[in-house]
Amino acid sequence: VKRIARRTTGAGNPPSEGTAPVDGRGPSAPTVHDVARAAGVTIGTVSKALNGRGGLRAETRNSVREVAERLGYHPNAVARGLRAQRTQTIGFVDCDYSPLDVYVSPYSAGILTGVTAELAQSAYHVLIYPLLIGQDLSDLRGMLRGGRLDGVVVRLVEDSPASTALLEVISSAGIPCVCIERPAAPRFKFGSVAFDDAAGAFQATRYLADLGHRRIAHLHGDRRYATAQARNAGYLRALHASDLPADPDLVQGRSWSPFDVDAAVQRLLAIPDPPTAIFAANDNLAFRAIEILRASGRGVPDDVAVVGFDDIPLAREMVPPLTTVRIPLADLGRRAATRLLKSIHDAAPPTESETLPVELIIRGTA
Amino acid sequence: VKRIARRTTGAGNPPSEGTAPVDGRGPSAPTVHDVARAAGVTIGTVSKALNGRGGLRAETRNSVREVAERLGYHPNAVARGLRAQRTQTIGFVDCDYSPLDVYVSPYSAGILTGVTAELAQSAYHVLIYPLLIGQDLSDLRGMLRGGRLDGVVVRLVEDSPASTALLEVISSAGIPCVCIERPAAPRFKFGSVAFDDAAGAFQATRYLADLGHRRIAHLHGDRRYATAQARNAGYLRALHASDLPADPDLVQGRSWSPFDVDAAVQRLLAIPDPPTAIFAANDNLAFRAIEILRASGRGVPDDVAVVGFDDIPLAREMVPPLTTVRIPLADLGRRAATRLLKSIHDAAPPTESETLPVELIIRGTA
DNA sequence: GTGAAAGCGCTAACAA
DNA sequence: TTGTTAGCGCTTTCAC
Repeated sequence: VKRIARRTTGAGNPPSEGTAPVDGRGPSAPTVHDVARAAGVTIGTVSKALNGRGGLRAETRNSVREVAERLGYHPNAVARGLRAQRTQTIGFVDCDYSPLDVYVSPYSAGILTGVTAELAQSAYHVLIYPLLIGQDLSDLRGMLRGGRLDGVVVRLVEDSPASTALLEVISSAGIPCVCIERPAAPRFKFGSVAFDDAAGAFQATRYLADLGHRRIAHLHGDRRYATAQARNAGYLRALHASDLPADPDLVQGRSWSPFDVDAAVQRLLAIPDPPTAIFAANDNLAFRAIEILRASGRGVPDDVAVVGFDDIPLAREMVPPLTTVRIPLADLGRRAATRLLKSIHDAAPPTESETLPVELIIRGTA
Repeated sequence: VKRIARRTTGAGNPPSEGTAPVDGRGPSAPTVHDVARAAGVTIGTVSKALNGRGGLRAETRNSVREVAERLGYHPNAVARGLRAQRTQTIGFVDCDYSPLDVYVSPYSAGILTGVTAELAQSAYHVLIYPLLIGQDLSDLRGMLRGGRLDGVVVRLVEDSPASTALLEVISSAGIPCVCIERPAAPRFKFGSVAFDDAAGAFQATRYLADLGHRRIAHLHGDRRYATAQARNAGYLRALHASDLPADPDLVQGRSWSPFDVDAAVQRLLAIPDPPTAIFAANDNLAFRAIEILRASGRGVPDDVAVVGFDDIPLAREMVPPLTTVRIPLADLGRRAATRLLKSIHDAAPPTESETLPVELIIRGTA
């Protein structure tokens, strides 16, 4: 016994509905049923015609397509997502200490640029999920388990229990993931794309040493950040490679706040044998150092050479332009996206890790 | 005649499946059916228990919840979205001339911070859609018609046919929309949240005039941008209000590129009666102007006073810190989100427009 | 080559 | 109070 046709009530629009939006929402969008009815075929045929699966008479296919076009039909992505168990959406989980860091930082911006650029080519979309370090993860867990995301790119700034907990949540949701900046422990089977902080710091410091500087200071960034630690390590390694002693007095600063630079630079200047060069852990720190140096009557690079890290847009706009280390941020984003897409497509975890090289950009401050 | 129970094949996991992810995806997530089976009730009951709709024995409800918890059940957002015709997702369409502007600009960052902060409170998520001016809109149309978004926040930088075309696409998709920066024509029934460029420029210029400056220059931004035009208009209005003549030679520049500032400032300095103050259309332009001024041996603010616009983070980090006009970017984002949420909730178009005040922040350069 | 029907996971209307 | 069922819009077997 067969029940009456399923669609008697019609998902439906009275055949011709006009286009006037009545309330905020307008008439409900045409569905496969509407197209099928108008084309005189069944919904299965509509689907085949529109998705180009074989086995349809060209005539039928064209007529269906024409009708769909005329009706302004667009497939419902949610229904398609439910059916396919794939949503064409990836999440960008951006994890940092303050809400400001999350977006205002050049990292997120650059990475996001790359991610979206790459994804746009594959008709994938990006859902952003800013996450404060220490924030409760249960909302995120719900989101990840909710089937809304095909994969996730996560930007981590430190290796810590909090980071691990986050990765654990992603992992337990069984979603492919690519990490940016910090790699995940191998057991997670997450891919990663990082850049070589230590090598960049090494290059910068080495360059300063090769210029003849014997007293090279380092403006240290926030010690909670892995990048800050790695940049310091690279600096130390370069000192050693250049047969320069590592003087603890030459390492100052412990935050990303430019305002802490003032005291740091004062301390540096107060050393009996003060530095003739400063390698700052990032560009903002470098800018501030230059201002302080100038205010104290010292010229850059003549009295003190300064090198930054990041190469934010402003670096080349300064006078003189800042010598700094360029991070290929957009590339990071692009590669992460590529990797993730491949993983989703192959239904295999991303796994591989890669570290992109950074580049010392020599400009006017050293 | 009733067919056999629908779910014989089981959406199903063999009852106890362990947690080992086999391929990339792990075991499929538990569904209402799994919970129902484990709790010895039917799916309808599970739904009621979990969504707190009335009419269930407390005992049943608790037991279901407990089972759901134990199984690690999380409702599938896609299925829920299909059913409810609501996805708890809004789109952020960010429209600008270059991919860099879209993310790296302080506007997007600040606005996005506000939008996400507000939305997080309502368990809404943000899908970002960067759009280049002039880019083909058919992908966007498909996205908007795809039922994936409950609403959209769009950031426009100019009033142009391209902007109108974009709004038309959104409108025809019948999605509630709130515009940021530029309002939409009333016929769209879109709300808007803008900030008062002209008033900010007026304040800045007026402040300079009140300081006693008679020759006040304006560094004009990219003329395609509505903000650049409005800031110029405010500048002109303030000149008039202060009984100062509007000398065309005092208005220089036509792009946001700091490098164009060099020539602009040179021209300004070459005027027989050169300016003693400069109102720059944004902070980056102001920074560059200050550098050029310094390089030419002129002190800021002693020889030439400078005022910027935007109040980007770096403004207060400079030495001396930049006097500028603060835009409440995060507020813009927050209000837009609030407005949109209300519109979605009430099923009524947002309509109202509001213009947020900006604030002159007096620091060290003027 | 086309139609019929099942079902993705969920909620809500209705029946019991 | 709980169970049953329809159906959101789509794709995909499987018959014919």
